[in-house]
Amino acid sequence: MGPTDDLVQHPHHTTAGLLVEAMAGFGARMEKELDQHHLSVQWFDVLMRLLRTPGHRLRMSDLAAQTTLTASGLTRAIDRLEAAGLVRREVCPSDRRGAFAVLTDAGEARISAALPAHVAELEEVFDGSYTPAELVTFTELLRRLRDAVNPAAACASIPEREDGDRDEAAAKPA
Amino acid sequence: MGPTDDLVQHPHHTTAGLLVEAMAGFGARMEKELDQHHLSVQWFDVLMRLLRTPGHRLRMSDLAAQTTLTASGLTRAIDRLEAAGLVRREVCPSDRRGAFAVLTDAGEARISAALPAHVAELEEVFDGSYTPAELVTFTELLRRLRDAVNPAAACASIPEREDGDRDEAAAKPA
DNA sequence: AAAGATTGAATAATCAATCTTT
DNA sequence: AAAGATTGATTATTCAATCTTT
Repeated sequence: MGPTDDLVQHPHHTTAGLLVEAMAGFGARMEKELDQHHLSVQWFDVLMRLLRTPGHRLRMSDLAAQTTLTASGLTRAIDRLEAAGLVRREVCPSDRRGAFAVLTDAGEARISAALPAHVAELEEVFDGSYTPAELVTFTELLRRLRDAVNPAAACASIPEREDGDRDEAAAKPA
Repeated sequence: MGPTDDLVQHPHHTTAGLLVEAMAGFGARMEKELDQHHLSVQWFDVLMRLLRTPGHRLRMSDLAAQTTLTASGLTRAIDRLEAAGLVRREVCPSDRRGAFAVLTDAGEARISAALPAHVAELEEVFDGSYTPAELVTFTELLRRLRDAVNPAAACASIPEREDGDRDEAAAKPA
């Protein structure tokens, strides 16, 4: 026979389902908005992380760790961004195995052009849905969930500095 | 020059980033757990929706509307589920254009076997991160965000009754 | 040998076009 | 003609294997 009713009707399914729906709807909305500036959500994410980093550059492996992509997925994403002229690769001088992804002038121009409308969209969604206090609460609750399911990301936002050249805290908005 | 600092450092980027990270980590955790019962998150989602439906069947178009997949994406997902013997297709007798996806006995057995561990995982994540009151708050805040960014889903969860509370749990298991 | 990055092969998602039924 | 579903072509993602450098 089938499973017991308390398993099928468990209230946590509702929370999980809303998390998926909220994320899907949020992503779709951002995608639609960014499309007007000829950026995908993924491209915006990469360019934004580079923009926030001193020197406008990040190691491929760091970028992969910060995004939802694997190393090979990121390699191909940077391939496309490089082909579009928004990013260029540079060899890491201190460790020649490594490669930097560096924001080009065109890349900075593109992300800069998209940013005002993107922030306006974020304000419309978040400020339209929540009071300031609720938004603080929501952010805190999200952080706790993130820490529970993705401890690596939680650690990554408090990086230990190794080279004076790099500052991963600036690259990690959360 | 680059964009103004208040756009780059806007706190909403943090909330948006946490939403993405929380969702990614949550999905990865569910995927890892379900894998032990030979189910992907997507398969679990489809089978769960069929399990919760009277007759254990849904129209292809309804299933597509409830998931994040397009019509063609759902067709191919059902192809794979059918090849695995967990779902079968049936022609809709009243409208022969339509097709039902129907849960097979093997499909019900598979989802039933996976459900206890899946619910346990949900409890570990949610109850481990939140007090009962916080979980209620989090669910309510998620619902508001979902309604703001995905009004169609909000409507879809009120299938045929207009009274009473929306039955999210029935419509959106994972 | 191990780390960082890339490449080849396989899988899955989408859009646009097509087919059947209404 | 329009609705429901499927198919072909394209694009993107992953795993496993490879190459270079440490």
